[in-house]
Amino acid sequence: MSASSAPTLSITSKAKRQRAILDLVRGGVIGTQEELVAELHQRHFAVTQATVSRDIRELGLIRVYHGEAGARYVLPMAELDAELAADRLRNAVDEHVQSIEFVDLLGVIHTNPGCAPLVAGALDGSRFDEIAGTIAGDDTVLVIARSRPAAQRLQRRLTSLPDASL
Amino acid sequence: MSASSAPTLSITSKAKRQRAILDLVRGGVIGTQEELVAELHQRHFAVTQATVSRDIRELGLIRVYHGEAGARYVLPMAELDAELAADRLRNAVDEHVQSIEFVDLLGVIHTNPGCAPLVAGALDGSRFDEIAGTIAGDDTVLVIARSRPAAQRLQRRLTSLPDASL
DNA sequence: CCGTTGACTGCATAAGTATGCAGTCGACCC
DNA sequence: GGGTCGACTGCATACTTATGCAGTCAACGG
Repeated sequence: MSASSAPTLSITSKAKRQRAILDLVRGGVIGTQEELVAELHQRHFAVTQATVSRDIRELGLIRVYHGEAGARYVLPMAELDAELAADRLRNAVDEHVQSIEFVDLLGVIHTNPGCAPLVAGALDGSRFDEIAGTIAGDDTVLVIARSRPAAQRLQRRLTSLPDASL
Repeated sequence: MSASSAPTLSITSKAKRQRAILDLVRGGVIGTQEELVAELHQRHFAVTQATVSRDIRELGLIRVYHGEAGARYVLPMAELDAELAADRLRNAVDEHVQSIEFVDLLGVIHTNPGCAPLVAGALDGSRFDEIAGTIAGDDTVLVIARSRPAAQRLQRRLTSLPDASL
């Protein structure tokens, strides 16, 4: 009886709605859940504040004070952080890496002279589960993977970075 | 008439209270403002939820959901980030920097061989207002300051880092 | 000394968010 | 078909946070 528009179309309604919420929040203009409800209605999602509250919790969104403007919902630090770190890594690999080669658990990355610490820093910052640690010389970074499968995943991930992730 | 313990002692009461709040929040066990009020009472700060609300806004604290545990207040990303960056910079300067010299707007930092990119990265990460940009060679980082006063501040800040900031 | 000002706070309450409960719906099983 | 289960949602309301207003106090100037 609450049914007015969602019922038959609602197969993946929740996922779509949450994607819409993320988009709206990225826009940086959402200050309250009621505002979000209003925006969602404009986009033909029939929801109430209660549902939005649950979505926001599931998405891990947080509310921060942005100076004069009052409260705004934003993406969680973890996500922003990850995006930044990924950018940095992509850049570093793009600009300074000559080659990547894996020998068992060890990855050997050749860089331009003097750039190894930079690349290693970018790797560290990306906090790959697969990586136990890195050591940077002058133009070589040694990456120690946690296991063979990890090493393989890592190799795939690193060598496909420049194209795939942008 | 609200006066019970704070009045005469309250000269810098606000600052102390806010420091206490930061400490408590760092502990990671504060879920609501009322909890914070209770903890503060234990530490002999006589405050109400209203004041704590204002403090929290001033301190830029945010509330996040931490899985099962429900909501928790945490330090803002900016602060955590700044702490991390400062650590990194201190480390980098400590470990790899030979000398720092300023010539007008230009800072010339000599590092151990190959470490210049690392140091430059740490500087970039610290987002000093004074710095327009950095260029890293192999064992030298060039820092371009935004103005003469900026250059002076920067010099003071960098040369006093190892001792002062820890 | 007295009035003015600005910082700080509590009280009461408005504003905003979370949640117990019940209803709907599709999937699955008997 | 009817029963059960789990995911999802709205409603009403509890819970939590923000804020308008007024009071207190220290600092300052006349």
